[in-house]
Amino acid sequence: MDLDRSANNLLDLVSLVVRGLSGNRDLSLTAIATLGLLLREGPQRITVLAAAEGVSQPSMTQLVQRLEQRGLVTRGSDPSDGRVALVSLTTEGKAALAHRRELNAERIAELLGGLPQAEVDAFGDALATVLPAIRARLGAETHASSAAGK
Amino acid sequence: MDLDRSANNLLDLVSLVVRGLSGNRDLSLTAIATLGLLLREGPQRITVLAAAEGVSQPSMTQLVQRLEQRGLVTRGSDPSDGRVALVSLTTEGKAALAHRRELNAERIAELLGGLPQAEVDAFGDALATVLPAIRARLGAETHASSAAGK
DNA sequence: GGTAATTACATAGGCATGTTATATAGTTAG
DNA sequence: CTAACTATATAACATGCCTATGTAATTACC
Repeated sequence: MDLDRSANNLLDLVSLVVRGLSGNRDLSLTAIATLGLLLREGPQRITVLAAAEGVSQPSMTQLVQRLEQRGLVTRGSDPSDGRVALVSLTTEGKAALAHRRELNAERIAELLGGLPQAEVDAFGDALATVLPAIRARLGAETHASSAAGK
Repeated sequence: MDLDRSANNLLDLVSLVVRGLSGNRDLSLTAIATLGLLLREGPQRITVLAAAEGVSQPSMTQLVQRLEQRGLVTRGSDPSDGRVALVSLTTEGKAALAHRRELNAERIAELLGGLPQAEVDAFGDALATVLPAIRARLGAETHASSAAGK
């Protein structure tokens, strides 16, 4: 019913967070999310990363190249398929991700400062619920469209 | 305590939403938020818009120029100060914003599809609570830094 | 009341990150 | 062994942001 209002609020929040975290000149949102995925799920091929983050394959190729130059990821090869580039997180990459996340958490804590703890918790819980659902949803869409050739 | 986790979830959600809504090649996130601000609060000067959206003044000048070319906003002058450009929403701008928001709401409804209504409501409520707080926080920071010359 | 500092906005040039179209190398099918 | 497909790379371009700087209007001060 007022899903509409919620959707608009979400969009506006996203916009504010994107700008409000703009100390982030070191790692883009996509870079952070990609490193996070590698941390959560281990080495992945370029195509999988591109689909998971919703960018094109060439964009992901370029992002990985930049991350590789900075020593945050390495590219291995898949013994069973010579075409694939298997991207993995380096120790340095893990450290950079952890550091960046720490800064982001501090910044977000500032932005949420002043809110009652109960509301912060409610927000955190809602995020923890909604995020996996959206990930699953996007994953399903990717599969569907590659299967159906949408 | 696990504000850290929430912060990371928020960041990842933001990233997914940014990419997941990329039917948005017509209006950038900043453009949508700016039009929304004009709708909520009436005509504003460039500087105020830039501060509210967290972009530099030249960026806002350019955004307004693009929006003006597309007929979504007009620029008036302030009778009491010849330097200022007072930006207002046109009828067409209101329509475009409404249309874009409708599409976004549909898309977000899709992404949330499958979640129990209670959780969607909880998320919506949390957003409605958190968003004004963050707006206020960012507004306060802007004032503080311009007053203190940070 | 005229000059200096300030303010609001515009312009210029550059960078990061995204896109589509296309090339190349490895794999699978026949 | 060749054709078709798949995974990644390269090229050319677009968008949106930035910093540095220019210009016109306003305010402050002697």
